Amino acid sequence: MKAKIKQQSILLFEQKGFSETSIQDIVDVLGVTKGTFYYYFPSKEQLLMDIHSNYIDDLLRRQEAIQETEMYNREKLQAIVELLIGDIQDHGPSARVFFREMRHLASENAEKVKKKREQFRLNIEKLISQGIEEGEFRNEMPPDIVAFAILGVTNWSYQWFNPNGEISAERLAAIYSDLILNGIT
Amino acid sequence: MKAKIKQQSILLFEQKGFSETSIQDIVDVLGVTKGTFYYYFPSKEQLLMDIHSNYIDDLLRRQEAIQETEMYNREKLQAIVELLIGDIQDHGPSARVFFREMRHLASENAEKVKKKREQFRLNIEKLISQGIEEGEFRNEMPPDIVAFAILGVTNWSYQWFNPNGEISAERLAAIYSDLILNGIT
Amino acid sequence: MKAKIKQQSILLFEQKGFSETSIQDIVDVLGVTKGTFYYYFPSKEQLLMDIHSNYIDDLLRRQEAIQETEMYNREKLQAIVELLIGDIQDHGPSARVFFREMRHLASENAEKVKKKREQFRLNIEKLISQGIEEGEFRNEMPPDIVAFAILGVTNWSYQWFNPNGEISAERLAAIYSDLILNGIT
Amino acid sequence: MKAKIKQQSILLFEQKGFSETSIQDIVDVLGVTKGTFYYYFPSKEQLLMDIHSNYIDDLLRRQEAIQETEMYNREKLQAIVELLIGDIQDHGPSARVFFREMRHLASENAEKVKKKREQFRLNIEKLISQGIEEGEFRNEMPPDIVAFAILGVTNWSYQWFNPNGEISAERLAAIYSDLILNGIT
DNA sequence: AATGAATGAGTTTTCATTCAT
DNA sequence: GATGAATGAAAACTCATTCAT
Repeated sequence: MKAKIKQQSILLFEQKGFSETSIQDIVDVLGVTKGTFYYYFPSKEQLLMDIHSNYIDDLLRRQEAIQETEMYNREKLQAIVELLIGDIQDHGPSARVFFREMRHLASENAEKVKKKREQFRLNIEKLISQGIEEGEFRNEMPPDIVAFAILGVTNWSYQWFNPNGEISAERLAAIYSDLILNGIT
Repeated sequence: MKAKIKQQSILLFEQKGFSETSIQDIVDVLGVTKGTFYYYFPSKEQLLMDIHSNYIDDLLRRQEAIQETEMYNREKLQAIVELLIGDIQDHGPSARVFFREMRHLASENAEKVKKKREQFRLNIEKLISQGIEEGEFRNEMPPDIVAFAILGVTNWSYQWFNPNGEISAERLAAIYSDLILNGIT
Repeated sequence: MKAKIKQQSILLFEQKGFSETSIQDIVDVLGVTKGTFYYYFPSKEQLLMDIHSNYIDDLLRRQEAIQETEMYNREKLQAIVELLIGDIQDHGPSARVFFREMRHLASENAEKVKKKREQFRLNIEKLISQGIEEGEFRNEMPPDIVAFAILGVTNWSYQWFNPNGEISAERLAAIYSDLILNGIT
Repeated sequence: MKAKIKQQSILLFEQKGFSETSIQDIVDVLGVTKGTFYYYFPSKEQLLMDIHSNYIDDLLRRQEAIQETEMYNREKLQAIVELLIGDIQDHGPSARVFFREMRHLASENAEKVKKKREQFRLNIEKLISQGIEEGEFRNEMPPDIVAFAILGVTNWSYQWFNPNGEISAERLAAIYSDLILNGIT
């Protein structure tokens, strides 16, 4: 039941937004009562925090798996772009909730999530720095800004990209990797 | 008064979000009463619509001014990137409200704004198509996807870029133009 | 309306207790809606604080008026007993709410009220000390304990005394004054 | 377990009040679940009734033991004052719950407790009447009112008296007995 | 003897909006 | 132009109680 609630909430939060989704909305879909919700979650915010934690922890884990492999930096970068774009297909709703609703976490929770989010970004930054050092990438590009650019390109995709549309996630990832690598090489 | 209300609302919506900002919050800052608000605006949503209209209309006007000049496509693209990044400095709060709170417009209003937003994007797309036709840009890049990439890079900046920080808006615009043009050339 | 709400609340709090009286109960009696309640009071607790403040401030004021007169200490004591017993008739409900529901004030408010309540007690204590010094009362009686005894006797009356019953408030006050003065003289 | 629940409940009811203490609060302290509570008690109110019954039955029993001895009425009165003040030390929490939370008993239970409580008071009244008849006490004092005064003085002590403080329960009982006996003799 | 899942009716509080003045 | 009183619908959350296991 706890899992069902989380899953339905993600869908509703994605469609209507966190503030606009009431506990009533959530439990109505599941055919249970508000009491049930509060049996499993101490508050609406804690549910959101659970969703956020799940999402970012999973993403970080997969990013670190990439970083630990033996590949060229440019290949790792490509893999991360694929990871992010591919996620639209697999965890689109979770991701959109993650990007949009972090503001509704209370300060302490927000802080925790923010740190992990920054960790993800810094990992990309490190990759670029290494690429520059090892001569793979142009050295006049500030690594932090390039990292923000990559996140901008990929994260913005969550707002428009339809993985069941004309062009596939793989193709989009390929185009973006090409664009970025061409841009920084 | 109407202008004052709009201006204060933008700041509050930016800080706390549309749903989390009450009419009471707005009028408190101005030292007036709720009645006053409803004398100037028929509803909270109409206020949001006004903010959105102002923002997107202004942006479109300035984009069209660029498009009408006699420049290379790559120069126009650069000018648009500058326009968007420069706006963080000049209209940051408006912009952030625009990106984040569009969801709170009722269907009819949302539609209008969405059309203009798409118009902005299609104008960029057109620019890229022309650049490809005229041999300025690589022809293996789908123009629509490149347009989304440009918007991603620039719009994402609203989330992290501090125009009073170490690096200036002009410098950031230059870096991003370089990155993009290098990527697609 | 604010006054009406306060007055009705006192009656309901007296009958059913603070926790057992809902805002709905209060506004139902007055034929208005919950919104109206919150137009006048920021919270249920603040209403209780208002009631408490009104009551204790008034009592302290009247006590101090007695203390400032030129009378024997024993006469002043008598006057205070009359004040307290007479209050059952005039402000019985307020008084009962005051005695019973202080616990529901949040710490900060509770502190303020507690201080004033102690002031009232200390004023009685002072009176007794003076009476002992001036030879009016027995000196083997600890003034603080006597003060508690007086408050015990009078405050307990709020729990059983019916001013419209067989014996009048004046008569009860006279009996208690006699009892106490005889006890400490 | 039943005894443990009762005992913990008394402490919690004393600290936070009956309404403010949830079944969850009680079982949390004991490390069991709500089901356990309902295995032993049919309702929250019945638990309160148990607490009340225990307390008042015990008190009545001990009062009657005093009444059956061969002593002067004034000595019996003294013994009852000692009984009540001494109880602050031994059963303070039970007593405070008894005084404060009787209101939460449903009508039928409330009636039963009220009767016993009145019995206790009437026993004191009878003692005073006998004392007057036998010439021990002044005859201008109405026995019922004197009984209320005694209860006022002693019961009020539950609100301020700390048996581990400077003055002992025995000493307080002695002072109060002196005060009362002097007052009515 | 005890648990864990679920309920349903209730609680305080919020807030966009209306409207007579 | 602006106010102040009032509304009504909904929000998040609480909790005594039930019951199958």
